Amino acid sequence: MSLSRAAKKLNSVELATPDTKTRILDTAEELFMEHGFEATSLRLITTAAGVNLAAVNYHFGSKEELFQAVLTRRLDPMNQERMQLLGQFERSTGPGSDAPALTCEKILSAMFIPALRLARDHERGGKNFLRLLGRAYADPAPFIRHFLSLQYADMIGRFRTAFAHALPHLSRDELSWRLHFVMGALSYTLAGTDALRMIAHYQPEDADNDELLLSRLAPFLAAGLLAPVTVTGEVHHLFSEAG
Amino acid sequence: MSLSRAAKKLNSVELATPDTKTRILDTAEELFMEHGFEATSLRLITTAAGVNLAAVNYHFGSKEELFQAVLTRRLDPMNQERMQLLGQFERSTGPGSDAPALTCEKILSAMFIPALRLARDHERGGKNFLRLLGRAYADPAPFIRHFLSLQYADMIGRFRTAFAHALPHLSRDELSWRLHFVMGALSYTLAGTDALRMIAHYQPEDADNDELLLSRLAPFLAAGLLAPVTVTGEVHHLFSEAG
DNA sequence: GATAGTTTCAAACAAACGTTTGAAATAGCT
DNA sequence: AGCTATTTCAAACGTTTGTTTGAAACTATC
Repeated sequence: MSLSRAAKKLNSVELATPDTKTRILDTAEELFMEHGFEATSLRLITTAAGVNLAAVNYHFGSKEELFQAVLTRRLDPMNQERMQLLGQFERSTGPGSDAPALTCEKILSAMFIPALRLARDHERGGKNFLRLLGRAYADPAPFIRHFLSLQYADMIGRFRTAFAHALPHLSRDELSWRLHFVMGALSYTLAGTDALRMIAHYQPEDADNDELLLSRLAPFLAAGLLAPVTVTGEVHHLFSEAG
Repeated sequence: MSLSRAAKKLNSVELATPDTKTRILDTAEELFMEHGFEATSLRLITTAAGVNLAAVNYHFGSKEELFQAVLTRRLDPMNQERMQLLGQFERSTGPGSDAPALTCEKILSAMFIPALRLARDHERGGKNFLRLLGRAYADPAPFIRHFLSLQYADMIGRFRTAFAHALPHLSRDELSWRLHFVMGALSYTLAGTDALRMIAHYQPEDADNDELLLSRLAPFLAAGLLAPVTVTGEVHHLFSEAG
């Protein structure tokens, strides 16, 4: 990108049609969220964005690279903000202590608050993106799984050790499982499929309030993380009772 | 289907090539699980099943109807077993009492045990199907969402009232949310994407043991359901603290 | 063994897909 | 203005998609 081009971009902060590249990103974000990756064609995206079909391959290379660009644009800053916030919390508790001993709720909120900020910021995509992200977690496409595991590796690693300090009574395996459940409930909630709305009978007007959502999710997950460890094989008696 | 055809079906219980229809169902179940609905072509299914391409449209009508048939075959009996088991638990606690007062763990196990039985029964599809089910929950396709909400309406309704009795301190809305989180963690865990395996670093050999999985999930979710209700707006101080 | 009903098969259908092409248009710089 | 690089565009590329077709093969009943 040349110098004068960047200058023009600075001038068009208001009421100007965005860049072709960002117009594609915005439209793709919305349509991928609505129909998923496979079911969203490039023709649908480019038509809705008002750009030429070939523009996607020119600016991004391929459909898969476009999808990754859509994710990276929001995910990268959000995960960085998560790690920064976690470090800030750790520093504020004990300046010189070895074990900062953050509470579970505090660590969870370090994960949630950046997601909340993103959901509130309608200029930066809003909650559409969080839904897209929840969908991406469950997508079987290998390139998506590979991309996500790379994007999340650092962040999850940082939070793993934080949770390990906060939950010393949990074994390594037990903690892995519970983190798995946490990520599951979180991404599933963020995805917010219509099917579940009907199943749980929950009100759509509540779903718009993402802060309310996470304020209900955080204590639920914290209680689960703090639950006493169950001895393996404890379900057997339930089986025999059931016949 | 004629009479002698049913007789032949009875004779071929062992070491005989299954019906064309069931061969399609088995292969489709496996491939839909692996690649998702959109990314799995009918040619891939029919080639792997060793049947003609047109057989799908002949026996099922369309690709969508095939997908619904794959789901119904396992889902219908499983949900029926769930409701039956819940009724059995309710009857065994208090014969004449108005409020049976089942524990959360007991109600949750009424949901999990039929799923566990299905996962163990390798002849009836095994855990491949549970993964497919977890995927279907997150699929954006309208016909899938509509189908699932219809399939689950009765079962969820029954369990809603059971949980409402077990958790009288929760408001209607609060219970809706927590059930939403429960379904999220459950389906997400069952889906078992590779991305999450890398994120949580959890061992694949554990994932094969579905009983172990659900024995860890049940106390986690029960603790979350029993968690005290948080006052709305409690996250605000976290926000201000974060800057 | 002929007849009627069911199932299989190879072939083709129209439509939609992601991607490529080469020329036309625009923008940046001397 | 003139030259160069970047971006846009309509058109076509070759595949692949789900579905349909009509004849062939098979099965059951008379």
